[in-house]
Amino acid sequence: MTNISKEDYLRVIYKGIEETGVVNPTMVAVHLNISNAAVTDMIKKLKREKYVSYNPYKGIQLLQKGKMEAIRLVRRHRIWETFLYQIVGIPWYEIDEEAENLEHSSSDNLIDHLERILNYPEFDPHGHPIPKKDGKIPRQKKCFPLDQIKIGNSGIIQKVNDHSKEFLFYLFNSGLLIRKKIKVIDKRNFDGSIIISVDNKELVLSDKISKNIFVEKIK
Amino acid sequence: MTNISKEDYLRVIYKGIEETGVVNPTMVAVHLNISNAAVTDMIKKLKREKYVSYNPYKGIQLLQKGKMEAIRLVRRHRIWETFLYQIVGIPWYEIDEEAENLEHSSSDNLIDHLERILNYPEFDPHGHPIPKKDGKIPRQKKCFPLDQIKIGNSGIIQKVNDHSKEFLFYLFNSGLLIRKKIKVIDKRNFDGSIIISVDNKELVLSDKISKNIFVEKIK
DNA sequence: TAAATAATTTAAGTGAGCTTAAATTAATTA
DNA sequence: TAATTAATTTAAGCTCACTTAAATTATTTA
Ligand SMILES: [Mn+2]
Ligand SMILES: [Mn+2]
Ligand SMILES: [Mn+2]
Ligand SMILES: [Mn+2]
Repeated sequence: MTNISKEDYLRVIYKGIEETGVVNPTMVAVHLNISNAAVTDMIKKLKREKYVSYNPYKGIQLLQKGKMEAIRLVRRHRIWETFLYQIVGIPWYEIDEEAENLEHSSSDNLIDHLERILNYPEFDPHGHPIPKKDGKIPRQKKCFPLDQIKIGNSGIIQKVNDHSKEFLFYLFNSGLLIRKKIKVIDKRNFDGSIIISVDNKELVLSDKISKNIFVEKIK
Repeated sequence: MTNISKEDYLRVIYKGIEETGVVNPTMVAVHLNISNAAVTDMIKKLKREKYVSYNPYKGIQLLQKGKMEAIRLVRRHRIWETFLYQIVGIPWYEIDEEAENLEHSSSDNLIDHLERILNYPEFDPHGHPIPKKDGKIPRQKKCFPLDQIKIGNSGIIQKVNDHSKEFLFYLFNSGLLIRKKIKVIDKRNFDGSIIISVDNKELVLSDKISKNIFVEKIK
């Protein structure tokens, strides 16, 4: 088991739990774009080495050891994203891709340096919390996927849960950035799409999009 | 052939040629800390794919394609070193280790950004030239290994040719840094050691050390 | 120039991380 | 609850980058 591949599995499991509460082998396979058989194999090893617990059809859990490793990796990932965005000047929709590689190639010491330069940020440019060196996770504002906001209500975008370049590029060009205020104008029940206003412009968003934008409710 | 391992081979070959003029499989094996048999295998592949030419006992040469790749990697390595040193604040004797990993994990685009932030430096903190985006190598001052400088003569340290932490840490603590002026006070023929002065202090350096310090002669 | 030495290659084998195809098992639905 | 569907595992096999041990070949030295 190489470190890189172990770390990738743990990151996917961690983020899966963070986002949907449960993770099964199929989800891991989809995220890593490999076969289910490969995942079965690796889960066995991760289980044998006490990174995870696993019962078929019951989902994968992170054990203490696995959670620590995952959080360390997520910390590296999110600090890199923040650094690339704030200091290096890489666009919002490209930082994830770049951080995906750098996260496996930097010492904890380097990450601590970057964190200091950034003045100990609590959230990355996608609105996700950056674990502290001791593993603590900054408290997040309570927020909801945009598709659950009622017509007429407003909110502030606090987080996006999809890091794909295309998705973020679309948001970027539509002005749907973190901290932006939006209002739900209307909803179409037949296809789940939603009409919102942002910057005095109206936008139609598919449910695929609105499910991945998380807003804090405001009155 | 994975990218990382191919790149490591090409870097070692490139630096070997840069430093000693010729490279044979044994040297590559020593630098990468692997067996000769593994090198034989990989050289075959690199040859088949036109990265290098090779004749047993005659040394390995870089072909156009291999040289380009190697220069691209060396560029990434040296820009990272410079960035880690100047912007991040990692000590001189630790940057090589860190850059060794980062060099394989960053896009050309990211490297270009770092280069811009650094204001297009020509040399890295060890005094080595940083290849430009187009592959051009900045011209270096003519310099000589310290052990070849005659008694009574002075020079300015322009380059070090060993990146090991222990070596650089020793130089660092002795004040033997790039741009420092030194003077050769005496030489001991029986063991090749050399006595120099730097910052009004006298130091005894073994030939192992002085061979790896390159100075520009001054009168 | 023959013997010694050093460099290189060949041979056989390992472990990691994958693959596809087939078999099994659990969950869901009619 | 039986049948269908979906999730998971097993089996067999591949490639890559290594290893060690033995064999070969070139270079150096006596
Ligand atoms: Mn990300
Ligand atoms: Mn992020
Ligand atoms: Mn270096
Ligand atoms: Mn350097």
